[in-house]
Parts: sequence; C-alpha cells; structure tokens
Amino acid sequence: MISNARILGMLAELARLTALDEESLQSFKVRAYENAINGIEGHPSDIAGLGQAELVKIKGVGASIASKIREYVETGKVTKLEELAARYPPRFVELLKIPGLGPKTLKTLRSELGVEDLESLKDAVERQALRDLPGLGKISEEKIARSIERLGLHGKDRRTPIVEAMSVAAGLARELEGLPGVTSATPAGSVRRLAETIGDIDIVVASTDPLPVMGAVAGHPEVTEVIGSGDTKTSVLTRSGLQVDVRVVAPEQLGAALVYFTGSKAHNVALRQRAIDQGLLLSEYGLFEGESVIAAATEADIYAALGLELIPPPMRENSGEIKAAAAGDLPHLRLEQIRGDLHYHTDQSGDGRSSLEEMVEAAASLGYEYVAITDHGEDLTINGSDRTQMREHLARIRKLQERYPNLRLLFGCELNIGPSGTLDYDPDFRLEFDWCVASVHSHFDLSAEQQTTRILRALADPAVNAIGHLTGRYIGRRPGIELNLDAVLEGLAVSGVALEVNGALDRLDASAEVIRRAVAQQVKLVISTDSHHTSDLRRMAYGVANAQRGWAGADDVVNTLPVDEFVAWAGSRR
DNA sequence: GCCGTTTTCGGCCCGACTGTTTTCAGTCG
Repeated sequence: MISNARILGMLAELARLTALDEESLQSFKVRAYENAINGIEGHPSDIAGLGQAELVKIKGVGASIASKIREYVETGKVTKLEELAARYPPRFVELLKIPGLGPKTLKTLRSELGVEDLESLKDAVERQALRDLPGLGKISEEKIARSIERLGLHGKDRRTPIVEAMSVAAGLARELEGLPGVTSATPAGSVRRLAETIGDIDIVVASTDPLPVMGAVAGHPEVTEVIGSGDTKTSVLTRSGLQVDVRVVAPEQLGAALVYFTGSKAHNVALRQRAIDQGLLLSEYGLFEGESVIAAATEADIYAALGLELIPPPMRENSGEIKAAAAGDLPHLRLEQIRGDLHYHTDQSGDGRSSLEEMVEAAASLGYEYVAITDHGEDLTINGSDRTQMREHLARIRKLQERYPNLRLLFGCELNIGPSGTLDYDPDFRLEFDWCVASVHSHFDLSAEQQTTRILRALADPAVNAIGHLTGRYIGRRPGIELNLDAVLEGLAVSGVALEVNGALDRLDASAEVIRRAVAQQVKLVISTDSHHTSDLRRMAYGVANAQRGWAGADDVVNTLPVDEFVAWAGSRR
C-alpha cells in the first residue's frame, strides 16, 4: 500500500515543477496542487485504497488530481510528472531552494547562461555574468553569491526544532517588550501554532513608535546579518542561522496582525476568502467593509466579525477548523482546565534535579488538585529505584501529604517497557502504586511488528494507566519507534489505558497527528509535563497546545477531571 | 486545476521589501 506521505510527496513535486514551468509559485495550478495537499493531509486514513469517486470528495481534489493519484497508486508513476521531470531535472529544480532565486530568475539563468545545476550557477556567478541580465544587477548577483555561500541548497527548507526556536523567540520578544512605546511583543507564526519544526521566527510588536524596534532588532548582538529592514518590518539572521522577521503594528491593529502572522498560510487564505464572501476585506491591518474598519484590535473581534468562534492558534492549519468554528463545533480545551500533572520526577530518579518537597510545592503553587509522582522503576538501573527505595519514597510522600490538604499526592511510577513488553517489579508490587505511566526508553530499532507487540503487552497490564511518550522520538535528533498505529490506538481504546500527551517541547510525543487519530477513536488522553525540575512544570501549556493541535477537547483529557472522579478512574482497572 | 446559499464559467488573498527601474517585477511570507 502506497502511503499518504508518498502521495503527498508526488503532489509536492508536481507543484514545484509546475511552478517552474509556469514561472510562478502562485499560479492557479500550483495552488490547486497545494490545496489538494492540504485536503489530503487532513484526511484521517490511507487514500491509496480510494477510487476516483471517493477521491474527488476530498477537499481540493478534482477529477484531474484524482486520476493522477490513481495512476500513481496503480503504476507507481504519473505521466505528467515524468514529462515535467524530463524538462526540469532534480539538479536544476533544487536551485529553487536558494533564497532570492525564484522560478522567473531561474528560467532566465537557464536560457541566457545555460545554468543547469549548482556547479554551473557558481561558475556563472564567478564570471560575474548575472549582473548583465535584464532585471538583475550587481547587487542581485552578490546576494545570490552570499546565499549559495551561506546556505547552499538547504536555504529555504532549513528547519529548526521548536524547542530551539521557542527559546530564541520568547527571549527576543521579552527584550522588545522593554523598548519605549512597545505595548506587547508576541511570537507568532509556526512557533505560536506549535509546529514541530520552524522555518523562521515571526514576532509581532505592538507599538506607537516602530523605529526603535527596527533599530534594536538590526543591532541585536545575536544578529549576524540584516536581510532587510523597512519602516515596519526587519528580517535578520541570528548567530545560530535562524531567520527572524519582526513586524511592528499599531496597537489598535494588533489582533489583525496576529491573525495574519500566526497563519498558517492556508488558514489565512481560507479566512480571507470567507471575508470576501461576506463582502469584506481582511488584511494584516484589519477587517474592512469598504473604507471602514469592522474589527482589528483583537483576534476574537476578527473571528467574531467573520461569524466564527475564536480558533486556538495550534488549530489554524486549514484542516476543517474554520468549518467547525462556523458551526460552533470546535473542541474546547484550556490550560486552566487541567487539574493535575501525572508524569513528574523528583531527585529520587537519577535524572531528576529537584527534591520531592520542591516539586510538590511547585505543583501546589499552580493550584493543582492532584499530582502523580512518577519516578523511574528499577529496570532503568541508573535512574531507577528498587522495591526498598520505592517503599521509603512512599513513606516520605505520605508524610508530606499531611502538609497539603488540598493537593492529592499519588504514589506513582514511570515503568520501563522492555523490548518484549515486560515491566519493572512484579505484578503485585506494581499494583501498590496509585498510578503508573509506562514508557519505552531503549531498543528503538526493533521492527514495527515487534514494537507494536511490545506496547500492546505493556498496556494489557492492570497496573498501567497511561503510555508515556509513545514513540520515544526527539524532534530533529532521533526518530520515534515504528508502530502499527491503528493497532496501538485500538488497544488503548479497548483497554481504557490513556495516551500521554507529553509537553516536553523536544518530544511533543504523541504528535498532534497521532492525537487527532486517537481522539477520533475515543482514546483517553493525559497531558503531562514529564518534569525533571520545578521549572519544567510550565510545559503544561505546550502539552495543552499540542492537544489542541490534535483537536482534543476537555472531555478527551482525563486530568481535567475533579480529584475524586480522577482517582476513581485511575483505580478502575486495578 | 478546483470550485459554486451570488457562479458549471470566471474567478482564484494581500501586502512589504528589494533592486531594478522611473512605475514595476520578483520574491517572500
């Protein structure tokens, strides 16, 4: 069976080559392919098995694209794509990735200078042949030379894991907020949507005085190059190679600017189309009817004026959220609804860095009703605790409980799932815990079949309440384990074991895509921080955002339950 | 190439910045 990912790859290639052929990245045909990609990405199951009639029901897929998909599934290739590929070989196409080079310029370079690949482009640049072409000049030539030098062929698709981008974005936003005239500075774009990887950082600044902001950004010590700087917008490259775009808007237009710069692009296009359908115009400056402003100050105003509920940023991917918001069918989940943290280490674990007392105090200060203290079990020999140590740990927890009448302390454990699905301790000892999360920490390279069996065996144990960080991935560093996801979700749904939404930004595991499928199959979720230090507790906001991104509502999330209901649920399998 | 509580044909989001020009094309988001 051909995966959706491969079909999406085929369509993306078709879009790229068509853009070259039509000399425009936004020709109608190119956008049609992109719309089809968007529609298929939102499709919950494999589409290789669908016939022509079913395919055209997918939003953005018409007769022509549907038959290309059928051709691809049946023969492994697409005639139209083969024809285009013959005219635009991969070594030529990849030049599109160089910043500053678009389809028009590339076509000119090819016809006028015989540029066919990176080699011949470098050669032409060295000969200073670009500066004499129509529409180009010395400056353009030098810019292209710098782009090649600095980023080579990875310029436009260079992606940064969100954990890195988030800290840069939040840090810079804080600094800009301190400038005179600035009322707010907010990271927008894919950082705000909590995408797993980030192309560049967008920061929206509300200020009555743009100039000092432009100056502060261009002159920032972390900045190595100013890509562009105008009256209200400055783009720079940081030392770590991240591109940062800062845009200043008037405070009364902040809502419109946030909508626009948060995106996604596909969401914006759909939103603007909705505005047009209502006889309005939406831009980053506001929602207008003719000359008059209908809404601009807050995002809620804009969405309301378009007849929509406020859509949380993580859901803004044009995957059905506008339709749901219009019908009042959006799932609702807010950080304030979370009543407890259920994956949570102290220095009882070898890798924990805060004491039991510090961790419990931190949870209490957040107003939680319950926490599960889940230090590692004995199978993780370096980080874990044996039976005796765990019983002593329990005694300390019960003692500490006396000081916290309004915070229920659950004696928990993060069990290690061995390569064949075995767990720490013995069945009776495991049942002494109030709460167990079971997770994979090693043997990441077994087959999908072995991994699936492993997880299914673990979740069959009556002590297990949740499966922690399902795939074990670290975004951008380590891929997750291979799984038969349908089988695992089925196992979770049947057993009543919850799927953890891990709020650690370098994990975001389960992924939003997995969460959305889990929600559709009525799998219960727990949102947890996997904290190893008191400062990690704030990750709950990321966990909630990722759950939103996976269309989870409060009803799907077990740790929105009041303490008594939660404890009853946790004990129900034992 | 797709789509339709204005349309089965005629539309398809909107604007900043740059470098090239002297009113605009290309790129990018």
